Amino acid sequence: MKNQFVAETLYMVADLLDLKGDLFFKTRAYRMAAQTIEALDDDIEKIVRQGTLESISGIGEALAKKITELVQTGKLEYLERLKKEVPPGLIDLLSIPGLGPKKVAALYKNLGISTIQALRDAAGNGKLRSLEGFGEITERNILRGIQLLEKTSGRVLLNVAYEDGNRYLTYLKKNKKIKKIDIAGSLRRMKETIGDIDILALSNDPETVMDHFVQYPEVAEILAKGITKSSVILNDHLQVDLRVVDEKSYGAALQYFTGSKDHNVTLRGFAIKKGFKLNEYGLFEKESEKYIAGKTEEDIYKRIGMAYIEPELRENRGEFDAAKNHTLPTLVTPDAIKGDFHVHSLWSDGSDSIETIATVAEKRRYDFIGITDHSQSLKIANGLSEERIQKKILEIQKIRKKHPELRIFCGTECDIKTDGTLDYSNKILEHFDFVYIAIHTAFKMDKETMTRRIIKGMDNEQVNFLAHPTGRLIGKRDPYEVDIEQIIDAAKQTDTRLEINSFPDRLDLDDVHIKQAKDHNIGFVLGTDSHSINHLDFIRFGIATARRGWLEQKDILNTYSVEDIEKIIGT
DNA sequence: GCCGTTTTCGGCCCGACTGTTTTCAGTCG
Repeated sequence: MKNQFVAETLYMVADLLDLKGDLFFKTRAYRMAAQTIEALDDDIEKIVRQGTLESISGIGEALAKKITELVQTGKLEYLERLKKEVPPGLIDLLSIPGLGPKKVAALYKNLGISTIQALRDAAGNGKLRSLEGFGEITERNILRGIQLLEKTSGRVLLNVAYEDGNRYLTYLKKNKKIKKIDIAGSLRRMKETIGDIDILALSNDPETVMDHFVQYPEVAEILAKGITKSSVILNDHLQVDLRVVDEKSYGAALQYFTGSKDHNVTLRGFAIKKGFKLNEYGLFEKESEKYIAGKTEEDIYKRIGMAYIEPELRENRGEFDAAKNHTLPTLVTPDAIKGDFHVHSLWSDGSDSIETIATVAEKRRYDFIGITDHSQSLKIANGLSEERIQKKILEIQKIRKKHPELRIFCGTECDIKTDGTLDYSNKILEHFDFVYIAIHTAFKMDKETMTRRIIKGMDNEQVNFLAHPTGRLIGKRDPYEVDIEQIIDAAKQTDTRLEINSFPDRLDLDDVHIKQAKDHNIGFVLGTDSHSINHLDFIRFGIATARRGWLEQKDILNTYSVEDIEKIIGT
């Protein structure tokens, strides 16, 4: 699959054209095409071979020619030419908050600045203020922007933003002038990483609300403060935007600020076709500007002629077709989850006893909990020897008597060794209620070998689930090279369920692969991979990722009754 | 650069805020 490569190349072309000062709509066409290709289920190489590129909306003759060249030769003459005209360092400057293509072009043209270092020096020495459109404040903002960029890589994990956002919300709710308040943006859509937090409030006294907003104790800096919109930076460098609107517009604003941008552009297109105009204030008749809807999101989708689309689905990945055909999934909800399959205890590298885990699981009103310690060869994680497995089973039998309402499964997270054999013999595996298999070593294999290794593991009849199927650690480690299509096929053939690992830096499988697997009728399990009882809450992020992958209750084993689970895992 | 049930040319989403200006361009979402 070269889809990502093609998309990144097109994004780069768009950036360079921007810097050259080319037509805005032209660069947008490149970005939209890149986005489309990024979200494509099909292999771009296949589409090129079939010659059907131009049937994709947003790709015309010129782009089809360039994409074909790129796929067939791995290069793009047009990009090479652009690179000679525009120093590539300028693209880095675009990532500084407050700097767009026009300002960057002006910096380069007039002062020859093409690197962040040169810009920092010039701004520090007060050399920018001589330029038209630049002043002292701009210099300060640029210096601050560079600092910010270096402190954060720009995005934080979902759980960090989730906690920050909800803490802020609790603080804001104390203000009596706020009638209604919601988190919007990518946090509402529960994306795996979050760039900034968007909050929307309903109030007739926005100025008081804004005062309250910027006085939040965790605010490090106020970026902007207006009547309807303010932005701050928190101590942990995350940016938070607050918008205040009135009742008539609340639903329209919530829809608008929830995004994704791609979803909204498409939705607006549908509105226009129906003779409407859609913005953050409401849905209006195009000619007369008469207000049609805006109080709730439901009203807006309904008046545009489609079913309500849940925030997690708003990525322009087929949700509009489904909404029009009435085939949107009924997404799994948190209250349907009856337990957690993937928890580590003191027996390996967890920090709590099985007794403690069981007590907390009961408090969470779980029907079951799966204790899955590591297997013997994973010495670093205190993996269990055969002898210790027997002792652990005895302990679980005792604890079960104290918790008759909770089904405590004794599982294992068994390593797949480099040759695809498992870390325990089948005779030992039989002792467990269920078996997870996982890769924890030799990540750097080539794709074919790694895929074969995992599939060999899945072929073992004792195996029930594949843990964190791609092994990625968001922001820290790329997924290992693996052919997901083949893994999905093998899951189907061997009746192995794929895990949605709910630990925030894993979220593995991810939303895109989940949907791909769901289309092949693969079953899933949710596991938090908890190493402490504090991690059990992470199930929330697994559920959100499942929802982003279009999963319904029936797709996820955690929603089944204990009796049905036992039948399926064969215990 | 794309697209077309008003169009093969002329649109293409659009409003808020900031900073630098004296009415607006640039950036952002």
